Amino acid sequence: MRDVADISPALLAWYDRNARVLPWRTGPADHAKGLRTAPYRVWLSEVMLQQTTVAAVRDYFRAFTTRWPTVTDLAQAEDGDVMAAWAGLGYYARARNLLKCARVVAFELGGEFPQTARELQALPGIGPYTAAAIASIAFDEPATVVDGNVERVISRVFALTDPLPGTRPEIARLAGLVTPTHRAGDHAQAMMDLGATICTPRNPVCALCPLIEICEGHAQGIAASLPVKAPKKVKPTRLGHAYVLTGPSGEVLVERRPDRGLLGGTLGFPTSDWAETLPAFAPPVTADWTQAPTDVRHTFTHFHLVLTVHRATGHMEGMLGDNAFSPEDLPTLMRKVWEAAQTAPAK
DNA sequence: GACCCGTGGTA
DNA sequence: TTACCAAGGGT
Repeated sequence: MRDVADISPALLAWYDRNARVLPWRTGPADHAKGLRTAPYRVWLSEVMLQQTTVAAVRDYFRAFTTRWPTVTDLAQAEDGDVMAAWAGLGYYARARNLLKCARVVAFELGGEFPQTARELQALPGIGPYTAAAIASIAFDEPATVVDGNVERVISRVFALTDPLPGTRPEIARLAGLVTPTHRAGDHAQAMMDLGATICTPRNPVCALCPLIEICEGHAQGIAASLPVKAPKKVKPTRLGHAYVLTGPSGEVLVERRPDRGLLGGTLGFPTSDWAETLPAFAPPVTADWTQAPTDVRHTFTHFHLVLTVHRATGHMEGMLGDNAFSPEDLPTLMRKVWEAAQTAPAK
């Protein structure tokens, strides 16, 4: 390690030439005119990007900002419309907290986001990372962001060989040392761009790295093996039945799941419990049920799921008319169930 | 601190 | 096919 003070200047110089062009980012021309990204757009993009790739977020960000251009517009939206717009992006607690946060900002804070990381973190769905990201990018506060990219870059630059998550406090301390007083927002985005394009988890492209002369991990030849992570648990497999009931004029039986827990607040088809052994076949109504030839397989954060899909035509109270139902509004698991149901034989 | 919470791309 | 991984937050 030469000098910690050399890191940010080298990084910012690289960023000025290599920053990715992203829908939620303003470019150098805008900055020259004194324009910054609206806090609403920074907030929305950062929440969408939590544990989610840029490629997955792009279209959702455009759809949200087109439909709800301001935080007040979003605050006035129907819960179901926001959940439907979020469908497929995953981690649905984010969508519920997004709406909660929008309503606090719009109705209790006069439509303006707080400008400090400390105040931002008090809002729903905004934790330490997102608070620092908004404060630095939108408001130029010299806050330090620590995300997966920063953990990786810092681990490598300082050659930290102790495993995560134990080294988090040390990583945060070093990331803070590296954060500049000026351009903290650009520094944060530069760290993330470096982590996403050069200092990647596998096969980092050290030859193109602006920090190659500074990086202790590279000097020791161990950069690619960092950060060291604690071993993960194996995922169990759960089994269940799913029931797709359609009416004679295209109406569909769907239910909204409770706001807490897995897929909370999303729309879906009735299912059995999901258990280690397949529960009994117990459809919501008696009908001529047929079984799809192929089970639906889906993996969540902490378990695998195999659903046997059944289809029938019939009627039940509360079915959604086909004008009010779109598979696009369903989380991915339920889209898969819908697709599988189309392959079940008619009776 | 441990556990819960989605999804799609990649090797 | 399986396992890993990604701009984390809530409880």
